[in-house]
Amino acid sequence: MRTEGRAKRLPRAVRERQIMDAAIDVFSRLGFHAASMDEISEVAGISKPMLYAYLGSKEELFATCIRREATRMMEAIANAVEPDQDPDVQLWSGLRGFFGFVGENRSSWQVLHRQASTQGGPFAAELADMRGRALTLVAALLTQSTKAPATKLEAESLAAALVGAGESLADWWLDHPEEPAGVVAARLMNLVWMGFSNLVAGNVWHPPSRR
Amino acid sequence: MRTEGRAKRLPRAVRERQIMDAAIDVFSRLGFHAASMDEISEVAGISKPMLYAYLGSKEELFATCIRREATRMMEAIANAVEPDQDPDVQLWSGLRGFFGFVGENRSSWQVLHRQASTQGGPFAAELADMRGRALTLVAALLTQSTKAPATKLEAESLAAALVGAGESLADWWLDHPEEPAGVVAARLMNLVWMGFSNLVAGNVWHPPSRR
DNA sequence: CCTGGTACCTACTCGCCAGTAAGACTACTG
DNA sequence: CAGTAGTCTTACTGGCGAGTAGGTACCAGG
Repeated sequence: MRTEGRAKRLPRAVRERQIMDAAIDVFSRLGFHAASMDEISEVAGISKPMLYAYLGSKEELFATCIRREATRMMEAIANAVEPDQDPDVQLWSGLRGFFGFVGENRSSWQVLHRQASTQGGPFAAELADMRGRALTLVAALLTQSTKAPATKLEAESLAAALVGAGESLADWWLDHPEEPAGVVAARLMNLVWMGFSNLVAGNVWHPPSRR
Repeated sequence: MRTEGRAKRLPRAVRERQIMDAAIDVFSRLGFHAASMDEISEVAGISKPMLYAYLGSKEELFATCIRREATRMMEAIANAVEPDQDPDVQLWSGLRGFFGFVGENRSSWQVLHRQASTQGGPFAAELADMRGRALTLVAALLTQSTKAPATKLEAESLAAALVGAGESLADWWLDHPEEPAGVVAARLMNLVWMGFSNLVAGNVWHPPSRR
């Protein structure tokens, strides 16, 4: 909380990282609008003009944070997933990667999920794009694993449901950190994959005949 | 958008409704912080002091909106659900009620889902509480339909996943309004219920043995 | 026609916050 | 040690937006 005067001289790259870490912390706690550049600079242990000198405007800073964290997360997932495997295995490894990342980067997840999607800036586009890629990927996995290809809309919507379930489960997990990542991931995998394969097999649930 | 001077005299109750409709519209588009009382009053077709005279501060106004819409939504679901039926039928009717409401109240859904959860005010509590009730309800349905009661945590997390899937699917639906509510609801029902009952039956998915 | 009450307004204050001007300190380089 | 490039600061401006002071039109009932 820097009460004393001048900060130690550090090379630009290091400062930039510190600033972005601080920014993600503050953004995740307060959201974009409520977060002030003053507070970010304070948490970063630096004065405001440095912020502007290095990272540009508030919007630019936010966008940069989003981009960095989104990239990190996508990489984490991409590293975890095992291509050239059966769809279910791919999905499973992807889920593990996702929950692993979230578990170790709570703040990042907060910013990515709650804050970014809310704002109408250029970041929203960026973020929606990433989520879109995840969606199409999952949708592809789904269609890939069914011979009778249901409509594109159907696959898309199921993918949306799955991704949403993952997000929500991640949020829930934030409040129950005692559960290990693997267990949570397995739970979702079971719920959704069993349901899906069952669906593909033609076992449709239907409401009991109206009385 | 009211360019002329004075608005027609109307009884307080009517004005209050107009104001809240306007507020929900603006909040849903911009979010709590970015929305200004000036804009809300403009959309409502009255001047700012009326706002304060009738609905109090910005936070109070927001909380009131949240409460009203949350109540409407819970009622819509409660009316739709058929108690004293099998768990699956209950879930199904609940889903129909939910998607029906969202389909006819896009803005309300936006505010409830995206905006309210983000802010740290007293409304967040209110909202989280409502979501919590939905969660426990679903969790109860789930445990109710299984003989071998898995851990409480397991039911909770599955409920979280289900609710999240519903929310996300609702968002997806906003972009694909051509699909009828019933179809979307059925899709989710299938995905999640089949998966769940399968899970209960002991059919667990497990990763293929490590090579 | 006055008297009050209720709807409604214009025109402010005041604080917070994004963004900047102008310069001070440090360190390397010749 | 002088020059210059990069780090870092204090101390401002300017605008936006929440909330208010102090009215004006309008409609009762007496």
